[in-house]
Parts: sequence; structure tokens; C-alpha cells
Amino acid sequence: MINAPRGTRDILPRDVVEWQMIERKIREICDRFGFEEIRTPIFEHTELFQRGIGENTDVVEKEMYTFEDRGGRSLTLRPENTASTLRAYLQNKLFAEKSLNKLFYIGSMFRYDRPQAGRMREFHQFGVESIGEMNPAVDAEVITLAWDFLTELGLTDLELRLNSVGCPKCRPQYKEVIQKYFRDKLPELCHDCQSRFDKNPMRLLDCKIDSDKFTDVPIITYYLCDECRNHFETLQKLLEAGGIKFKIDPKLVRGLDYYTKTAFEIRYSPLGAQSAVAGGGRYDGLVEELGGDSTPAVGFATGIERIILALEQQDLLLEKLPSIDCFIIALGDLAQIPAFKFLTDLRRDGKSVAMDFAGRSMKAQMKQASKSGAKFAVILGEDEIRSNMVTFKNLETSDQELIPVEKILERI
RNA sequence: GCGGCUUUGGUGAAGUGGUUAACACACUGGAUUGUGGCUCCAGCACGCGUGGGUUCAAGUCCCACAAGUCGCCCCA
Repeated sequence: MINAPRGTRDILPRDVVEWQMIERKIREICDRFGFEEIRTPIFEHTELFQRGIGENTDVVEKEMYTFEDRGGRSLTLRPENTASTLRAYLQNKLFAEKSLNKLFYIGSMFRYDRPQAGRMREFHQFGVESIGEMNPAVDAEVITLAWDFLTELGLTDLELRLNSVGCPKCRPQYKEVIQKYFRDKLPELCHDCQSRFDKNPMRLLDCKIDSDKFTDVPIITYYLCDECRNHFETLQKLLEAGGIKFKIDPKLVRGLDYYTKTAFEIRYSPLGAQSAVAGGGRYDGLVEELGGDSTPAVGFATGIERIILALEQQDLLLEKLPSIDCFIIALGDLAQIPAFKFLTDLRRDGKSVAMDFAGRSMKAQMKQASKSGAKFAVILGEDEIRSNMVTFKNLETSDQELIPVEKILERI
């Protein structure tokens, strides 16, 4: 027996309705918001992610599925889709067609992590990238899309957390402030925090172990440059105008290097450790980092598995409804071929028709017809064949009558 | 990558180291041979995550591995 690799999962017919429902909602809301779908390769040159996500992030350092292909290239299964989307944007010169490109994607991502509910090695994200505009209205549009998407699926008890992580102009000063604050407290910090102190001091803020010990940590909001501060304040006004409630969280620091200014996260806390259902922000330096002209951009991604967990918890998932118009019951060997002909003809006429191929008893086939949800049964046995008629039965009322074969279609 | 817990059929599960692994649901077949429900009857784990070990005897004890799950980490 070979099982699916650890951290992967089959999406079975009984579950697939949920996925289809979510995908339908994604396409519908993206259409309303003016976002267009883009599909990028599942794997890319490893370098794309190293440069895009950041060399010393956890994702790049220890979570990537990297392999060498037969031509000696180092390739990586995409751990997220922002870098790929921007790569495609640059490679295909989408910037030449319009100044603002609004793109969305749905697909598998891969990270080598220890699996848990809501954290798979192959997982699915829906995400959005809005490339080419620095106006905070674009941030607000993207956040609103994320929020409306989740709430229109029916989810409640969501929490939007918002922060600004500054930009290359103001962040260095803030980092110094942080380092100054923590320098003499270094011995009290956890191992991770000590190693992050030099590399990425802002990450000290959202450390779960240490964050409660220090309540007077200097807050980035006070150290933002004028541009970042204005951007942040305008964004808040825009979200308020759109009726979206948020909570400012100065400790929200995202783990991917590319974020600037806006950072946000939507949480559904009953999911425990995997409560982040959506996350994103602005990354004004990333296009340039990937070799393009300096271009501002904002985006987010949501984890579809986590959304499904949340929907399950709130009992919002649909039952799979059978949609069978008619069930054909063939009795005896003689009936098999004409029955198959009816089956095929009716299907070609656009009807959803089923029949049993196991040669079972009438009783068994009736049971099957009943369970299938079909409204009508067409019974074809030796008597019917002799008279070139079929027994047409309404499974809801149990009425049945003998009708000529050519009348079947008009009765269904 | 670290720590805790869990692992019996399609499903939910019972099972003080000792005869043929309970029960329920689901599924399949049947109840005078062409009709759905109910009821009744029958069938349905050669094996208890995998591999070792202890023992006269292991689903029950020990070890290792695997998978799942919770927390950490990370993130969506």
C-alpha cells in the first residue's frame, strides 16, 4: 500500500463541492472587484524565491521543496505565489498594457513543515496582487476584497489586524530603537529572539514567548516617516468609510521580507495555532528587487484549507445534492442493449441519467434509483421490449404507466 | 525542526495478557422468483498503523518507525 505523501491530501468527490463553492465565490468576487486570473508555473528557479521572499526567512531557509532537474537547474516548488506573479508581470511586460494590474490566482503551494490541521505541505491559496499604484485606496480595495470574500462565504467572528511596518526610509531608525531597547535585556530573551536580534530585530515584537514580558516596547507607529504615517492614516479612514472594522496591532510583523508600509492579517481564532486565515500587505520594493522598475504593489493570500476548517466549524458547508433526472432499470440480458441506447440518447438530449451495470435484481435497482435522487425511473424488461414500450414511473408519487419509447424524453 | 497525545473493518467504536475481536451504522444478498419505506434473516476485520521484542499465550506489555492530532516554531 502506497499512501499519499505526508502533508498531502486527496480531495474526494464528497468534499469537492466545498472547493467548487469557494472557487465560484473567488471568481465572482474578483470579477466584481476587477481582478483578473493569472496562472503561473508550479515550480520556478530557486533564485526567484530566494530574492523575492528573502534569503534569511524561515520559508526560504528551511521550508522549500528544492530540487535539481535533469539539466542541472535548481528549481523550487512555489512556497507562495507573489514572487511568481511579479515575475510573470515583468516577463510578459504587463506594465505596458496598463498602469495598474489587478491579478488573482488559485493554486497549490508547497512548504516542508510539520503537518497539522490547517497546515499541509501541499496547501491551496487564493491570493490577489494589485501592481502599479501607491495610493492607499489600493490597499483598502485589496483588504476589502479579502474581508468581503470571507464574510460572504458566511464566516463570522473574524478579526482584521492592521499595522504599518514602515519603509526603507523610516524602518532603519526604528530597528535601531528596537535594538537599543532590547540590548540590555538580551539575556532574558528566548533563543530565537537572540539570534534575530541582529538579523531582523522587528521579529522580536511578535515572539509569543517574550512579547508578554515587555509591555513598554517602543511602537513603530511613532517612528514612521511622514509618507508612511499619511499612508497608514488614510488607509484607516478608507477602511472606516467602507465599514470594515479593524484593530491596530503594532506587533504584527509579517515573516516575509518584502513587506513595506501596510501589513494585515485576518484571523479566525477558533482555529488555534493556525488562526491566520488571510494575510498580506504592501511590498513596494519587490518589483525592483526582481529586476523591474520601481513599482508599488499590494496583495494578500488566503489558505483555502483553513477557510474550509472555519466553514466546517460554523456548519456552513453544503451537502452534495444529487442531480439525476432519470434512472433506467434494465431487467434481464435482453434489456441491456436497448437500455444502454436509452441511456445514451437521453444523455445526448441533455438529461442526467443513470443506470446499474451490475445486472442486479429489480428490487436492488429500485433501491438504487430511489437513493440516487432521480425523479423518474424507466423500467425496461422483456414485456416492454416485446411491445416496444417502457414502464415510466414517477418515483415521488409512485404512479406508473406504460408509454411508447419515443415519449420518454417529453415526460422527463 | 522540538514536545505531548492518539492509531481496532467503509464509519462510530467495545475489548482486566488467555477460547471463534462485542455492538451500532453503512454496504451486499434474501424473505415463493418484475417495484423503492419499515421489519426480519444472512453476509461483511485470516486481523487490531508498520516492524521487532517479552511471554506457554499480545489488540492488550516493551522498543523502534510511520501517520494523524495538539502545542511550539512558521505561516495562509
